[in-house]
Amino acid sequence: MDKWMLIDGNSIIYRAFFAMPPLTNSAGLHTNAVFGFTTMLLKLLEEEKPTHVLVAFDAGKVTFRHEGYTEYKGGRQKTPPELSEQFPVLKELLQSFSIAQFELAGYEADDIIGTLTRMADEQGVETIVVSGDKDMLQLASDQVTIALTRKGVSEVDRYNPAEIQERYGLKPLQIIDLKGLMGDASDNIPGIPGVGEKTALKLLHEYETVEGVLAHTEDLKGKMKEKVEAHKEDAIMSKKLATIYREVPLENQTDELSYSGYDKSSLAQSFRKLEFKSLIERLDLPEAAEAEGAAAASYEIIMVDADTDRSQLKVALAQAESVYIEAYGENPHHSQLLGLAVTSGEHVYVVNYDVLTSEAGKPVREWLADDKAPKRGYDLHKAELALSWHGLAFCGTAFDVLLAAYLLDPTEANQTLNSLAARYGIPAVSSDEAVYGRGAKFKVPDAEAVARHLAAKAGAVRQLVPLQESDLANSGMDKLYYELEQPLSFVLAGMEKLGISVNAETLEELGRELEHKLVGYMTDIYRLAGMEFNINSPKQLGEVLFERLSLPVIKKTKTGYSTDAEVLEKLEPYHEIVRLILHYRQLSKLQSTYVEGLLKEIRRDTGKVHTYYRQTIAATGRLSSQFPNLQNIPIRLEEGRRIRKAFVPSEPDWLILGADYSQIELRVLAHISGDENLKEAFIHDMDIHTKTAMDVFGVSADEVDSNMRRQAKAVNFGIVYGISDFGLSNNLNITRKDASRFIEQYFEAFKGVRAYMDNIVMQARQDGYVTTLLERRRYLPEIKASNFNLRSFAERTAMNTPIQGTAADIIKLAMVRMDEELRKRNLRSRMLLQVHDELVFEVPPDELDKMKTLVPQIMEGALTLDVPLKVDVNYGVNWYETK
DNA sequence: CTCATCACG
DNA sequence: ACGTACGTGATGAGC
Repeated sequence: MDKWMLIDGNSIIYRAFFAMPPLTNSAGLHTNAVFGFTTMLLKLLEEEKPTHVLVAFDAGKVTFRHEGYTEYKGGRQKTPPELSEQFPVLKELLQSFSIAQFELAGYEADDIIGTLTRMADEQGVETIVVSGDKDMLQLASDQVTIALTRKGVSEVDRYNPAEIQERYGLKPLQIIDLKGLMGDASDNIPGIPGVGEKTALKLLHEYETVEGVLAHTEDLKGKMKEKVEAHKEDAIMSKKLATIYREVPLENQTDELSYSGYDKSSLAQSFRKLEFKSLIERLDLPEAAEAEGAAAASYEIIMVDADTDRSQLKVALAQAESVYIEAYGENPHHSQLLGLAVTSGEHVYVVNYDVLTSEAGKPVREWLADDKAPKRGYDLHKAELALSWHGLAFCGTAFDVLLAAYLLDPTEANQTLNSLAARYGIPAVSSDEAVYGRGAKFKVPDAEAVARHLAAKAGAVRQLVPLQESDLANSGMDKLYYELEQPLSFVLAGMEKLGISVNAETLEELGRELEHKLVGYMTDIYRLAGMEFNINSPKQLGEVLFERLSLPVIKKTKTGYSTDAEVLEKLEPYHEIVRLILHYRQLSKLQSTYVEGLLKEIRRDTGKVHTYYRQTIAATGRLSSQFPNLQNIPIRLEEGRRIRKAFVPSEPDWLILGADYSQIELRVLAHISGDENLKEAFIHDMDIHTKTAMDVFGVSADEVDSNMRRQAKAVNFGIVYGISDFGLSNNLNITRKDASRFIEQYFEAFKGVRAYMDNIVMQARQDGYVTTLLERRRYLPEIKASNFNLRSFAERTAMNTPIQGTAADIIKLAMVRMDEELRKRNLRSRMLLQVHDELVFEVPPDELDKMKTLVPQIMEGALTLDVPLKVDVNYGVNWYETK
């Protein structure tokens, strides 16, 4: 037996929107109406078990009802944008449900539904109509039940003719007459003024129809008679407007409604995108491992071993579409190579590590090393490093889906292949956590499970590549990808594998000195506190300072007293212990993070440390550095700066050469804002902070004292970060009013910068993203948030990201060029480190002169701006000396 | 595992 | 009026 379910899409999504509290996913997309709709839908599908389902939508603004009555639905509130944006989302979701949707130009959803219920009546098909609109009751019949949403949206009241009779004392068709008399404010249907539901029902019980009432006006009395007679026309027109049209041309389309249930995994993809976590659970999905097993059936896994036909394997590799190389563990310098999977036509070849390194793996090794053999994979940078530590060469990256995903959305934190595939609607990749476990349970499962997992990943990569290629092209980032990021990843892997020599004795010596001083501070602190406690514990320290010694509380954290350096500096005058704690903190940081931490990272055999640059983390396009982080080695304070003495060349007599961009971010700002004053300053290579001080304080160069320059420097930082008076006042310890004045003065002097700041925020609002000079993108959904905090943050980000990001683009370009030049010129000098605006090299003495010219030449010429780029070069026997 | 703190650009 | 400066990673404490 067939059963139809016909849903009034517009009506339900409206109800859901107003019934549900606001809800957004992490991308800032509003989802509350879709969520409400979905809960209702899941419930009704469960309860009704329909064989045919349709969601009907209104199409366009003008329907046949507007002919003759242009005010129809006039005066309606404009659909809020938070709701409008959910229509396409709902429509896409319905596709995942495999539920049909109709909309027809010139007709409303209720006309489509009305027509289908007529057909249902004719064919005797049991039908349920779902809507929030009482008008629908006119469609009720023996076959057709009307489900109207109650209060919320997931509960419905079902009406058949008997229940309508009971509730209103009317037959279904009389609902039209009811509306004709009482009108409908929400659709701007007038009816007869002064006639509400009560009066209308009374009249209809007596005269049955609008026509009946109008034919008997002489029976009415007083005011009522006057009103009815005066609004005869309105009543007739209102009835007409309320009448659902049941002759929409829909012949032979009922087959399209047939519904045989939804595909759980494709629905889960959609729910994941929308972040409907509770609904995913409700779906009761099969375990990911089962899904992976099921997908494995669509291609044949071939385990490569000694028996594998070698020539066949070579042919397959030559035609490989994608590869997944599993480097197990976070740090690719210490990872375990589990093996790899290669897709080729109908097959996935899985090669485990033992086979890869055996005679049978030779064709695979040759393929990996062949730069003419294109590899499309996931995180090939990591793979390349891991392979190289196992003595295996890797060349020929053609596409990396991780790197592409990063460019397409650099703010997405979860870039695992599992979630990446899910975002593109590619199911059946288990999460690494599900396969390998996490934390204490982290371990490699049996070979078969690994093979299945690697095969699934290689399969997902194959599917992702063409989708991302077109996404990159569509967003204008293909050049950035192919000409910058992808070549850079190869350069980075080279630098990482090379590493930098760190002299352990230097660090150990420094460590002994620190230890001695720390013990001294510790005894003094205990004495002044009158007790022993753990100075490293903010909790214990807070108790000592604010309870035992009763110092004033400056700031609180979520969990208690704040004891950070900013607070301690304010407390210094109150008690001599504070100064000691500040020193203790400073030295203890050096000891634990930089002496002990770095010592642990030195490879005993080579005396080198190997950082891991991550190219897909920072939202602005910068690199980040891990295991150890070599981008935050101390420099600002002399005690810490001494750590740099331990960073030395790896060959006797060689030198460390450092080259850093001078004021790259402000130069970038001068270029992209086009501000004439700022450009002039850089064209004449002025001291930018002094110049800013001159303009902000209205003085001449020789009147700028060190304090004015310091404040101007803070203003310049503020400008780059997306200025606010609060931030600046906080940084300079001045009043907000004074900070405001500085900012105003700055913008008066640099009008182009103000215009840039205003424009970039507007542009972000319009496009939803900002870009760097090389078209790197960052989406800022929160730029439209009504929450002041979120919105302000997005606005500052809109100002900062093009600046910081373009600076990142420039140094990345320089790195790729530099790598090329070193090769081309057969130089032995090596690029070792990047620290955002600085490159560090090790240089043989006979190349020093060449490099002193070449490095700044390449870096300054990386990109031509309206202002010159300037690079300072320094060298010495260690990193400390490059100042 | 999260928080507070602090190192860098 | 709203309450923050932008971007990272490592460490030790304490739940």
